[in-house]
Amino acid sequence: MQRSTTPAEQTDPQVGLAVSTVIFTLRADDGFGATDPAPGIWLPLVRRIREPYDGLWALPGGPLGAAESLADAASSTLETTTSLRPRYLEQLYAFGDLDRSPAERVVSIVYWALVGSDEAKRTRLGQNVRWFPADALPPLAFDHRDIVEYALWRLRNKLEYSHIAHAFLGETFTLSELREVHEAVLQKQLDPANFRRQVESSGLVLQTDELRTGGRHRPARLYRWTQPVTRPETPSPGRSTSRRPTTSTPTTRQQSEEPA
Amino acid sequence: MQRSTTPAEQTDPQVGLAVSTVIFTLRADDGFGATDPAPGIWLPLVRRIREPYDGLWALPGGPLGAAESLADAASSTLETTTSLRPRYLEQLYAFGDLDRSPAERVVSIVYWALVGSDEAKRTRLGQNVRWFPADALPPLAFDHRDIVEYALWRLRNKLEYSHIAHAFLGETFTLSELREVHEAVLQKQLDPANFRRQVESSGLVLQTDELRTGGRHRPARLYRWTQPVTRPETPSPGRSTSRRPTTSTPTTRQQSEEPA
DNA sequence: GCAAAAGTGTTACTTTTACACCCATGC
DNA sequence: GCATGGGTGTAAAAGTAACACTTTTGC
Repeated sequence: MQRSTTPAEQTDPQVGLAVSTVIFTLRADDGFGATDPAPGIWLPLVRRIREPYDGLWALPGGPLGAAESLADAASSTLETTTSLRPRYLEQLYAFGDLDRSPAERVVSIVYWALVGSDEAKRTRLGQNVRWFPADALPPLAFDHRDIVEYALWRLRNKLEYSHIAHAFLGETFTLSELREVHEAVLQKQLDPANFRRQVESSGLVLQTDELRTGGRHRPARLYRWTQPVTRPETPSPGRSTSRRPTTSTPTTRQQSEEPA
Repeated sequence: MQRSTTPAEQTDPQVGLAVSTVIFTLRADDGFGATDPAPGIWLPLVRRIREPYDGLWALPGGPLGAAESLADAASSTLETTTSLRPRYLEQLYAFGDLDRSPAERVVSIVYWALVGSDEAKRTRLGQNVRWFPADALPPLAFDHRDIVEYALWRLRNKLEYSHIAHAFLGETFTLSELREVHEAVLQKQLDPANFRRQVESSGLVLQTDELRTGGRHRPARLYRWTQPVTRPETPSPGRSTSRRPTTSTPTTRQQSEEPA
């Protein structure tokens, strides 16, 4: 007897279907107003107000509406939580272990998103929503801790061969600013000279004829992306199969985005 | 107002949840008994016997049972269809566009799997199941054509930095056999000398002290994998972040497994 | 002038790629 | 012997990494 992906008889009312989103931004403060020289990754969490895990923090999310696409559900979660629009949005993984929620069976399709640093700072959050630094998370409900770790891994990975840093920067930016983003995400120092050469030869950025003055040092040239920021909602073979353009990081290598 | 991944109220009976699987194997024949020197990728499809898309071919799959994990559902689909056990199984993507199935709303969580070449050849398939070469598929139902393309892309990608070729080979194998797998999947010739060096320096294979004789040429040394074959059902950061061991392919590079 | 970041140059080292050439077996 | 892959050697090319050095600003 064969099974085939047939629409009608697939619904099993026993299994809940939710969409959650891991939302990242970059912040240069410590959360108490003091400006930290090295920015870090932050993400918003929602405090649960019912069982199970009442009182614990969790990823923003909710049931999938019958009339919304998966990405729309992720976006709307994001907007409801942070009043922000994602600058980047991509599906992360579908988590569906039997025991991830006590008593009920829930499959969560999780997305990850990036929002602009400047916009994120201006936003007012609701009573039960707060930003946390990714390296100092409180105890999380369900398997959300693992999900965040996986999303972080994917972010670090993706940074190296795409222009998602776009999401953290304005239309134009200096190479130092771009390098700072990379250093914050990868959590390590990068050689400015080599970073510059790799970015310039990647073909992903373009020189402008403007300069950014203001520091007590030589003005820096502004660059812009050659491509608009992408939101890959439907998977496609992606980048070219030939030589990788190496967006950025001099020291690490590209990796899979799936479990080993 | 915030939403949080809460189990109870997530279920929306309007949305169906299915699990489908793209199953790959490697075959060296043309489907009519003639032995082709260059093996190719084949996959089993199921003929639909109801609307929509009645009569068209589709990926094996079915509704997710309340008591089975996602990977179990994929495995069981696979076994039902081919009577085979997967040697490798990994989640591919959750497809959930509003219009992927006429009239109904179905979210399909798709897995991809590899089965051994030798086992696949011996298997009897049901009446409405047939193997097709990946480069000569019939018209497929739903968005299954896109799904297969994406799975193929992921397979090619993953081959380059993992030991999934394991799934197509026996416990021991010659480097030529391994190279043939790579050539079949990547659809291009590889330099035997360079391939050998890269595989040997990857640390993923180990020399044995056995030789394979039989050809009219010098006997080839047999190798074995250093690690057992993996089935990453729960995502985890995966491989080391430092220097990539480069399993195999001399010419191409590692890429993301997600849309660009 | 001095500090600091912007930007260029140089060199050593590693990896990739192409291809020449020897080795061991079956016929 | 000779054809056929198995296996080693080698060198050019390309990419990576470390770091010295020059440039241009603010103060």
